[in-house]
Amino acid sequence: MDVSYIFQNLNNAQREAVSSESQSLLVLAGAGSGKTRVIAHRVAWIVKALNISPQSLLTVTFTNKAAREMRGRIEEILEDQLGDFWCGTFHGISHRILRRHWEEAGLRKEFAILDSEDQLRVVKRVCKSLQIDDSKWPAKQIQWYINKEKDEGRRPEDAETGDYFSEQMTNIYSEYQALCNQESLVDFGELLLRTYELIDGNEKILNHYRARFKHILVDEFQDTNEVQYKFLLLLKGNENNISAVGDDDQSIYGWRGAKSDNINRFTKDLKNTQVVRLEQNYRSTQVILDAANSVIQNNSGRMGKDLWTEEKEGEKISVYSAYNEDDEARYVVGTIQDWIAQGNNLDEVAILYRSNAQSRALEEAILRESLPYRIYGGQRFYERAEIKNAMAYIRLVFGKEDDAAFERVINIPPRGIGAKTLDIIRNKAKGTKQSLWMASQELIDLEELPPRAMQSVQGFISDMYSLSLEVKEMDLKGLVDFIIERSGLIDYHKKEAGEKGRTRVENLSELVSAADDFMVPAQEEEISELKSFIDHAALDAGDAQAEEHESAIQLMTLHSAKGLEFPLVFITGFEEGLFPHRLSIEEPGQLEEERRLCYVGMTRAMKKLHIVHSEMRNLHGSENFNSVSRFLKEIPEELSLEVRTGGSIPRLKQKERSYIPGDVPNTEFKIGQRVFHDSFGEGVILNYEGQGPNARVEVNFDSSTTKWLMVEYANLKGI
DNA sequence: TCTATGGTGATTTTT
DNA sequence: TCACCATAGA
Repeated sequence: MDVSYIFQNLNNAQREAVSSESQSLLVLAGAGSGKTRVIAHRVAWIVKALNISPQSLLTVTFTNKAAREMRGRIEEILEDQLGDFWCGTFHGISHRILRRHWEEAGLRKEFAILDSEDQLRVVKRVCKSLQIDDSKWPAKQIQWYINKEKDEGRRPEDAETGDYFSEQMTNIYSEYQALCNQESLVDFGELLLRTYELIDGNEKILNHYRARFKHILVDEFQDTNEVQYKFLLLLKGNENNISAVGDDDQSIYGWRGAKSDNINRFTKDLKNTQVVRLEQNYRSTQVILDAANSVIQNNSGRMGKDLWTEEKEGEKISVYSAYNEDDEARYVVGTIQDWIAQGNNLDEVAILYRSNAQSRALEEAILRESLPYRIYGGQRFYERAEIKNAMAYIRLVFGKEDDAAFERVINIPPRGIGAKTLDIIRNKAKGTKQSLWMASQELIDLEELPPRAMQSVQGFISDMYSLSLEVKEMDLKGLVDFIIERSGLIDYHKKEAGEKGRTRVENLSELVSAADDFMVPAQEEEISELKSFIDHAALDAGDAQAEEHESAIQLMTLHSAKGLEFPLVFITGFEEGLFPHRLSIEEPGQLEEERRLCYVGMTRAMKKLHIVHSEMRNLHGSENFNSVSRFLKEIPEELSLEVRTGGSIPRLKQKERSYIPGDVPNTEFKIGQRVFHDSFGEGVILNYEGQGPNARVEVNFDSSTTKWLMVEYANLKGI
């Protein structure tokens, strides 16, 4: 069969990777080197050239979105539907396996998935029952600890103990797990760990999947954690094939348990691994690549890669030193306006920042100019409170034993069932080892509640009961529609004041459309449509924002920019303490991760990159004077231009700067004058640019720091 | 049980 | 600064 069309438009390295017959393949794919393309084409090649059914392939991606896109791309190449082809996240795949083998995995058939908010609630519940002081032991921290242990593959009995802290943490972890087991609740980490333990401890199941998945392909391999790595190698065994694609330089999720060292480990564990490097970049100009390369070179222990391009040099990187965050935002917006004036589009522009708090000043400046924009991040669809409430009602209809759902909605909308009553129900449930639902019924039957609570709980129980009956014959859409109405959620939010209530009602009706559009994945026929929908909501929280059709500027954190590309990119807040973040400066490992984040950010830019930092920044209400980020010093000076309000000049080393004495036009200052600044103290004006209120002066303070300050803001006093 | 007020503390995010 | 939580009064 002629498979040459699969190789069309691939370069040599890509071709080598796509058609490798090595049992283990490692593709080190630099930013913009066509990584996803290689995986998609490799799947096509395996199917067509090796004549292997898509059924025998397992493709793992990092996000659900990536999985959907991957599937689409492969189908495009093959010009055919893939049918029974497993392509998903580690969590999605683990979930599918657990649903099939729930019994062997020690779960109930209807086990529920906890998302992180649900998990936090369970942790809080456990802490309460253990009477743990939550000011000393914050639930968030405990949750973080538990997840970290699970990511590492450790059960409570494997956890390190010795000091009081880990002793206590392990104790809570152990209680938490007992509760989850009892109620058959599975958190995200548990999905992975339990699946690994399942195939590790059950030869029959392991052999089944080994026999099925002849080829395993993994994207974003640098983001795998311990359990995921062990899962992959176990599933591969000695016979099967594995292709891992990743970039150690783009590992930015170490803080979440990802081990980029898995890349190194892979070549050691699988001795005959073929390594292919993709270094030709199809995205950025040479200037941008050179700058990014020279920044990342400061990291140690890299696998080593140098990006290059056939594209032209390109424009130099612009560096702007703003006076404060408003000036920073103004520069960004002004530059964007110039950009569109030249006939470019707004959706070609991304503004990146290290932390979400920085988006505000930028947002305000954009709003002032009434430009359309979109902020990535924030709450996603299935994470919104009203949606989670509706889902909890739906879960209760599916199974009355779902305590998490029960607790969530028993008093939403308010039914007069507060903490006291709930405590009674909880104690009853604990004492008799049954669900909150059963316990409530028993309390009513035995009349063990105060009269008023009695009535409220009875009302809730019978409402839910009749709701379940009425809904029996309905399809998914009808059911969701009926439940959001009958639960009282719609009325409850309608009564809420202002915009807030209205969007909540809108979101609820959006949920009805989501249910209408929902299609049960082909491989999950054995599960009911309703259960499948519930799981989908937990495993894929949906997009952060509804798709906007208007062309808009994109604002996002450096983390969420990974995998994307834009002709014009701004990296803002390029300051010590912010980027690298102050909490990451001390530890070398963390600092290197910040540097990789910088590398990721820079390599998003296709044509033009602007780096912006600010002399002064309002953070948490107080003024901060940050020096410029160390990463800027790692960019060769000849690759960048220092932008001033009047134009651009080459970035100069401090000592090369000179000044000509004279007045700063239309201000009270002149060069050489001594001035006083509230924060920096006394200094001498060395240089200026612009005039009048927009003038900026360079002041050499006696503390030996030199700053560019805007006359309008700096409140300098002549002395 | 519901609502107002004050203390606290504050990266990055997907599943 | 601001958002979130916990606790105190209505």
